[in-house]
Amino acid sequence: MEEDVRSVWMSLRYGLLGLLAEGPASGYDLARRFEQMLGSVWPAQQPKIYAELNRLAAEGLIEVESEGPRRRKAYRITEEGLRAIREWLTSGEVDHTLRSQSLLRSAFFWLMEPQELRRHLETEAAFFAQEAARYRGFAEAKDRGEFGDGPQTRSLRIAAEAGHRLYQALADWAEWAQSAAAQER
Amino acid sequence: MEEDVRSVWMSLRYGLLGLLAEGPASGYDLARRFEQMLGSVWPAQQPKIYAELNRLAAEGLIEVESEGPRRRKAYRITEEGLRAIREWLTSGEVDHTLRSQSLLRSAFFWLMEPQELRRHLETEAAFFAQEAARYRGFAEAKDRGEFGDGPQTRSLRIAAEAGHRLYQALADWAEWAQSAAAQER
DNA sequence: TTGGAACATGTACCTAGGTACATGTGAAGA
DNA sequence: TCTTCACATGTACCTAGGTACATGTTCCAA
Repeated sequence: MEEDVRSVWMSLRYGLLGLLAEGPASGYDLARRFEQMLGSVWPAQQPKIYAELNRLAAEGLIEVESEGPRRRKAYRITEEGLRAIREWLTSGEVDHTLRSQSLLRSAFFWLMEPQELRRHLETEAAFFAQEAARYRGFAEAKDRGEFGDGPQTRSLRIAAEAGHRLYQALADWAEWAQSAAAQER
Repeated sequence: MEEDVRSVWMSLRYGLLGLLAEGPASGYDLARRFEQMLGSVWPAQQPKIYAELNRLAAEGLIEVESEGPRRRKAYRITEEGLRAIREWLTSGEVDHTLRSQSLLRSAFFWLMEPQELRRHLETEAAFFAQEAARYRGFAEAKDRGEFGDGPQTRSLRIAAEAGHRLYQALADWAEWAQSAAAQER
């Protein structure tokens, strides 16, 4: 009975397990849900999702629930799978690694021409504002009761709040940076 | 003269190039500066830094400036290297991919026991607040004039503001999430 | 009836970054 | 003098994720 000592991360794996904890779904479903819900904090490619599902099934953390048209296979999480994600959520160390090329670039703004920088910051501000709006939209829809009131939607509401605040902060920053950079002239 | 069509990203490469644009430095210096300045938005391991420096030198984007004691090699950016990073900064598409395991986890909070969740959010809030303080500290030191007033420090000031706002937003969110989750009872 | 779009699942290969470990050097203090 | 620590540079291997491409299916609308 050797323990599978795969370390801390493996977020794609636990992302899929978490989504499947809500109910059965196919790889295709999961790819879309991942993209919509988690896309901007955790990108996942379709091919990788299918591969991981097969691995999870082989390990008994999920199982095929039904087979539908077009070779569709829906998976269901097993007891063992539920244990695994709960274990990850509670005892797993949080990996705080964050990568933002946007912020990395900001350390090198001094290498850019003023008008290029202005253009860049405008584009960035627009992008961040758009993402912020997307999450705010979800949060408001939830608050209007559009998605019912299960525990899952309440979690999603909390996640959406994070997305909203995060991107709003970045949008505000990009605005602020424009005036900060303008004073350099 | 074949163009090197390496795509958009390669941030480690441009991070190093950007730091070297400020002045000559050794791999060891760069590893520390990377860690201090950019560590939480772009982690970089020492071995990878040395490897990338060798590659950059082979491509003529940087060159050895001096050799010191203990096998120390300091690199200097070349004209071509400067062109390369400016090109990346202005014409390169920004990769907005962001990965936050913290936020990914938040979509699955409903799977956690209330007291576990409370503990988790407290730890998270503390971590985010600490990072926010770190960046705020740098920003304030710069505003007091502790780092002089070159174009580079002004850029760093802007980057620090981003780090501060980002982590402050996350810290506030973690606080907010605690009360949001508490109402579930 | 036919053609396109969305559904659905993969294989194969590539790249970037992460981790473990090895090795040597010079300075400073016990 | 000896040890320890920070300085300094790497090699080798692993893993996770990214990209390109292949393939078959059902439905719907022109």
